[in-house]
Amino acid sequence: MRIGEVADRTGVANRMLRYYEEQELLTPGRHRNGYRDYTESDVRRVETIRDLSASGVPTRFIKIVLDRQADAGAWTSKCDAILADMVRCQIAELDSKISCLTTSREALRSFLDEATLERTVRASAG
Amino acid sequence: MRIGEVADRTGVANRMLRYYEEQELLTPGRHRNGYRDYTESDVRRVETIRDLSASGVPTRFIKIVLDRQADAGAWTSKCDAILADMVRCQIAELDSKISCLTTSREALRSFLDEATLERTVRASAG
DNA sequence: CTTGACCTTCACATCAATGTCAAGGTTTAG
DNA sequence: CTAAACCTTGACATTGATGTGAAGGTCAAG
Repeated sequence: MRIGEVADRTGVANRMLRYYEEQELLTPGRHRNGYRDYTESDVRRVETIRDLSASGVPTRFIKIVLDRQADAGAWTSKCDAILADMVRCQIAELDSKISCLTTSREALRSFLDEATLERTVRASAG
Repeated sequence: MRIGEVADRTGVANRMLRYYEEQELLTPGRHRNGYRDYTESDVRRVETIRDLSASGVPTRFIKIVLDRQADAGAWTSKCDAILADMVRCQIAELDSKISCLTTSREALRSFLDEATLERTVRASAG
């Protein structure tokens, strides 16, 4: 499929799809006329990139993970441990981010609830 | 406490602490000599900012969240509805962010699991 | 054949988050 | 008194992720 449809389906701007390609996170095929040609698998990949990127994971790192995913068999013993540690570290960071966001969310939520209650009370009292 | 200690304790660069202050996310006191003076509560605030920021939450938004947390009682009747909508909107954004992070976490997790399995198999086979 | 909606590349602009450096004040230790 | 290690403000540079626009190719519909 062409770039426009991918952009529509993933919510990732046209421009960014080219950018990700430039960063070698993505390698869509080409039609004879030069248009990029994305597969369903590409779309899934874009969604992953979109999410990781929005989570503050740097594209360099995304690339590494995605590359490893491609040839899951090609771990060279030497780098295995290092990469695994990196991933574990990122997961830990994500965990801490999630809990932080959740806390913030809860704070806003309870704030909103209190405020709504406040207004309700005021409304029924006035 | 002075800025250097805050930087050491939070891992947030000196420069960024000033930046956050400039963006009104933080308002440390001042010593007589002009040095910034941070409280323990400031440190906790910095940690929140650090995590939210690392999660890709823009500082503008962080400011709003933090502000709301601060003056939970200060709703003026006129703005109630508007403010409530804003907060609801922000909660929605946090929600989407959280699910995004969770998805990313799962992706990394399963990647790591597969890789580990792979190595285990290879190890016991070789 | 023309028009409009796509697509291409290339380049420049912007914005937020940072690094870095200069010039100078303060405090503490020797 | 001086040197080292802090701190201050201010300015400028960089980097990554984006927007935007120009100049032009492709294709389908009328």
